[in-house]
Amino acid sequence: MVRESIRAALVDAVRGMGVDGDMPDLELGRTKSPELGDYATSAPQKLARVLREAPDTIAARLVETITITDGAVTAEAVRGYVNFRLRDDWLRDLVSRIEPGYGAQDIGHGERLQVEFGSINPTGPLHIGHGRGVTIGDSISRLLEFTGHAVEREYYVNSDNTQTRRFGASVYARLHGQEPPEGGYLGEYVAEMAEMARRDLPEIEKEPEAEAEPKLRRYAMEKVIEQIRASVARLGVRYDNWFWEDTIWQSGLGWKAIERLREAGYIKERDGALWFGEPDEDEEDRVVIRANGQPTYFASDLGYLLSRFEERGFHRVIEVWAADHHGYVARMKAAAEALGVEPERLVIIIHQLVNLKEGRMSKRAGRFVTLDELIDRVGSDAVRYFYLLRSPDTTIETVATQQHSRLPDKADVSMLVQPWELDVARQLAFWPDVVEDATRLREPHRIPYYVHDLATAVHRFYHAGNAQSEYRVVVDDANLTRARLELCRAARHTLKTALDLMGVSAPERM
RNA sequence: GCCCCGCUAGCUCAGUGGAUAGAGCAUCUGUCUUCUAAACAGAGGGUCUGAGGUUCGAAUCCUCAGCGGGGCACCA
Repeated sequence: MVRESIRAALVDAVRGMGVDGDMPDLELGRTKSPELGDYATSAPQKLARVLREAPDTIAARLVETITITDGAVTAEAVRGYVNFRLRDDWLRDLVSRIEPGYGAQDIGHGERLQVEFGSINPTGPLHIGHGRGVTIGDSISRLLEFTGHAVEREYYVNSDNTQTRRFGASVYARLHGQEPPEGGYLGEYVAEMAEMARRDLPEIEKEPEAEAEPKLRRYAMEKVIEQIRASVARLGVRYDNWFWEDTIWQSGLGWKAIERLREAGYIKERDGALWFGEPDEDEEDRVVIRANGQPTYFASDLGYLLSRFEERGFHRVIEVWAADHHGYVARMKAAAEALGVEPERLVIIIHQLVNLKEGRMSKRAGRFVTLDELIDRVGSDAVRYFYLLRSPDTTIETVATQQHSRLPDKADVSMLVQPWELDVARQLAFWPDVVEDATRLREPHRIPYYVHDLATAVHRFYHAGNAQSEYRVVVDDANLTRARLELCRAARHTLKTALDLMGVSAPERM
């Protein structure tokens, strides 16, 4: 990758100037504006103190000595910077080398990791806030797969807690035409659940609440999970595994985790309950087993950590949470560490909430816009783009999709000399950088921004023929036409790859 | 009260301590007899919330303040 070879050459050149031990962090980034070239480093300014020389002098010396192995760039000293410009013939060569999947790179070396996202309580349909986490989790998964990781996508089904019990009780109440209990669920879908249960579970109405409620709860949760599975499928999201919370207790992992923590001194008994916390510190303790003997969700999470890091042996687990859970991050990290899992192996990504203008959504109060309604209204591609951009911008989506469908298919040599043609190639050269940065920083929003840049360059190239017909893609000169088609081909592959990573489709025809 | 996240153009948001802070939308001006208008070319629009500090250099790092969102349960 170009950026890497420039960086390596830069480090060599700096070493050659006698800087060895305390080498400052040599920053290598994109230039502010195209006149300055493509990549730039402020290394001369950083080295000024160490070398006791003026930045301009250092820049000039660096340009003298630096050697880029594959000759991709030329170097120039400008006002304390060294600027690198991608050479035109290197860009032309790149265009002919681009194949489907261009930009893939091995960052993960096959690392086995799990991405857990979504994992919404199975007590109602997904709303537009959930869609964001699902989309981000899915796109991060796609990015990680693209960069050499072995990814498993998991949905953790919180099946066994106060919320789901209230949900079950609400369905029971509806079945018998009663008001939902205190803190119960009010949405219309609860009535639909009750109707379906009446049909699918014979005799359920005659059973006493103590027997009927658990059955109804399970039945309703499974129905909800079916709906969730269908909703996320519309966004092109699939899970490899749906992990039910209650299996943690059936398999004994929950108690195994608690036992291990008890031996290490992290479990204390107080007020009839079991608490987790630092051995000699009571302040931050959290309940694991309630005084009534029921485990909390936190206890399940302890067993869930063992399930993933030990039983299933994931090297790393990435979880995507909405901001309203961020207070739980520290506790989960502490729990992982206490169980003997290095905290770095548990990566938690927090995304901000999606709020309605009318105020916060509430599943319990039935005040929300469902994800399905949103998809119905604008379509899956726009929804995904919307989330990944963090702002609605359907025009860009339309631009990207449509442009791709229009690009021709044939390919051949290179006679690409116009600046707008080389600018397309230039954007293509940056693509591997974007993939790397998005992966390492876990910032999928970099992909749609890149798509926009590439689409803009392609548009400019495509529309150059608007003003002067000799700049059209298809011209009398067959060789030139083929060269321009080659550029289209490279752009199409790259655009397709980028859109795939976002989970946005790029139809061959509009 | 304590803790997290944010505050950048009218709006929604990009912006790994480096050069003149960017994009989309909105506004305004041009461009459809052509493989090309769901588009392109261009214009206007900024006290990067405020005040200090660190630095050769700060939208970016530190401190304080303000505003907004979220969190501090034997809820998840």
